[in-house]
Amino acid sequence: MLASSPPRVTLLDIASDAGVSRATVSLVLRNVPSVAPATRKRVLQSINRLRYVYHRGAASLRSQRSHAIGLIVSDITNPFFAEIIVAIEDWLGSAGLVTILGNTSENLAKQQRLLRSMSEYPADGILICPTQGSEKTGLPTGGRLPPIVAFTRPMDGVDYAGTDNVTGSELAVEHLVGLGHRRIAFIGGPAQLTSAQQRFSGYRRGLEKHALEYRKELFVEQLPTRQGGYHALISALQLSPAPTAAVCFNDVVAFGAIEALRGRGKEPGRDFSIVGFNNIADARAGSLTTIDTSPAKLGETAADLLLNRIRDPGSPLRQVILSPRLVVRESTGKLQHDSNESNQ
Amino acid sequence: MLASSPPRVTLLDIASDAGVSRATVSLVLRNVPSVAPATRKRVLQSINRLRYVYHRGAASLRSQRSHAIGLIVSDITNPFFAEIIVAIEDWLGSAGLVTILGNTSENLAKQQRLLRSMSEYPADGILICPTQGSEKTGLPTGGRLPPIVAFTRPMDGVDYAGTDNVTGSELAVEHLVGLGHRRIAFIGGPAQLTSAQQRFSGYRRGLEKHALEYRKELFVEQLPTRQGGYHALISALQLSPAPTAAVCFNDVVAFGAIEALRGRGKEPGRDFSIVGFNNIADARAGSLTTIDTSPAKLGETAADLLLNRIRDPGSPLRQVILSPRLVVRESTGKLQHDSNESNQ
DNA sequence: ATAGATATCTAGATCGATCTAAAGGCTGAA
DNA sequence: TTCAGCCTTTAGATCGATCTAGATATCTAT
Repeated sequence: MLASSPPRVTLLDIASDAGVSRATVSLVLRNVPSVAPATRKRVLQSINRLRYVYHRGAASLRSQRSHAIGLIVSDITNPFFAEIIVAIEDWLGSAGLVTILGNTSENLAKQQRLLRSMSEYPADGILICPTQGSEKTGLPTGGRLPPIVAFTRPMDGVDYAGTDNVTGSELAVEHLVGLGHRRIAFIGGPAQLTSAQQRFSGYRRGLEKHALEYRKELFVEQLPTRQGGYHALISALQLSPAPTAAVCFNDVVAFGAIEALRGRGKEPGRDFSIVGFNNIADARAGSLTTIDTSPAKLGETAADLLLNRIRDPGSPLRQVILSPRLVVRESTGKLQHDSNESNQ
Repeated sequence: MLASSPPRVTLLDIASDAGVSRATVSLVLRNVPSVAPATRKRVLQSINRLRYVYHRGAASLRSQRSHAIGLIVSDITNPFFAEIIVAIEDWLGSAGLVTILGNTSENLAKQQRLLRSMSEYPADGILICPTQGSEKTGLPTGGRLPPIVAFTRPMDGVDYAGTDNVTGSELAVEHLVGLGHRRIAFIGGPAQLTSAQQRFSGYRRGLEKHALEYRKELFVEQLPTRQGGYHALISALQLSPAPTAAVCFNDVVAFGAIEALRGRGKEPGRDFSIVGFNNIADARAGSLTTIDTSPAKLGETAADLLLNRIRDPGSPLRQVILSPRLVVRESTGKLQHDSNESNQ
């Protein structure tokens, strides 16, 4: 048995209460300046008295602007994305836009479903971190889509906000080399991820720059999770000669690696050096040396790109690549005594 | 210069293309069975050919159902909430509902803004984890609100899905006592948070049950973050006699505490026992003994409560309290040698 | 006094779907 | 033949706002 709720208070109710027309009430609601102060006041009083609630849905139907932005990420539980989400939501919120969230769990079918659902909404635009492998296959060919901006991972044919990953891991390698490390591993990060490829190539470039030989066993591929980092470091330690430092695909992987180190009685920074990637909030608390990719800034940049694209759909494609920055904390340190040195 | 986009394909276009009326097309879209198979097929063909995109906004205006649910959390970057969000989003998504996300950062003003914005949308219902202190002051008195369900933290006058926190920390204490611990700290968790109060009272109840004296310095209040856990444990270790184990407000606090332990050369499970709360994904990877509050299940429960409330707004208030479960991993262990024992 | 400019307000169409109530066609029973 | 009953389809009103184009009143300058 559905309890019948009281009928909605509409513009018409306000209008007749305030003795003006619907149109005038609408002008007041939208803060259009052409309304006489006295009228505005009268209308606002009626709005308060009758407890009027604005109906965005009705407004958007007519104005063709929903003031909703779709946000599709591949994994909310990844703190890097969580920080981006917060930043985007704040940024858009202060621009009067609502964020509709979707999580793909790296599932392409789910991504297509979300794109569709948000287009139907219809969202005024969509921010997306494409699932692994959808960078090329990308957009569904179905119906028309609203303006789209990709972040963190590029996508064919749309604007993009990302990080200079190559430079990032190059910085990491240089830092480690400066501390005396020579055998440096690169761990975590599925090879099919563009960002992993870029970070890997920066890692290689860093090695080359210092005439260090790249050895393929030092690249330990794993899931970009805490668990992945854990297992990756354990494999790395079994190599002979073992590496003395590692550049991690991201901070979460780095924490997993630190977990593994400690499980074997090694102290990060002293017995083995670890560099993370992203500089999530926990990185500071965990004293992790890392490459700061300023997730919040990235989110805001992507949001700005989208707002511009919405404003001017015809403008040429844009890419904004943010520069990363090394943040030195306690998980890296001078190479002490390299037990493998004598073996070589 | 706004590039004028091609005009939208509407029901009317499909109707004239397929040689039927708008109403019939609508019936096809909504899978109403009364449409003749041949007609349905013809309409679907037109829909595909013209690349029609359904307009939910228009539909909801008329049907008075937006198929959107507002989800307000206090901190997305907290993995506990992130897991809940994913679960809710999945659950509602499979019921054909879209999730609109909002993050309050424990800010009451922002919570009010979000409640308002979602009411205006209008969302069909709202799931909320109230900010600290809004449990009583709660709902804005402004306009009408859609059905609301609170989770994790109760809120006056609305349905609630939560955890039996008292039993949870009681389980934790019993586990530690069983391992021989006598001086057990309770760390993290702001005292004004209902869940912290409940967990604290379960802690005390656990102590009483085993005739262990409660000493107030063993309750170390801190922010419920990794950093909070870190600092809390350091303070706890400075007590004399120092505790040998700690029940943490949540898993993140526990990780911070472990961080602190290791920074002082102590190994969790061997030199000091730590119990977390919630059993987030990282707890497994980090071998953390914890109280499993099944965040995903909690999210789904809350979502179900909301769906029922929407279906039947007049039904009596409901509360669902899930029972927690102890998960033993490696961060707890038998009390070895208690260096303080002799001092007493 | 009159035309023109300015400020303020409004009627009515409109956005794109759903809903209601009923129409048309067909079947089988009386 | 006629009519009730079923199946399928539809015209037109409707949801609650915005937009357009113009009306009305007030003021200024000549």
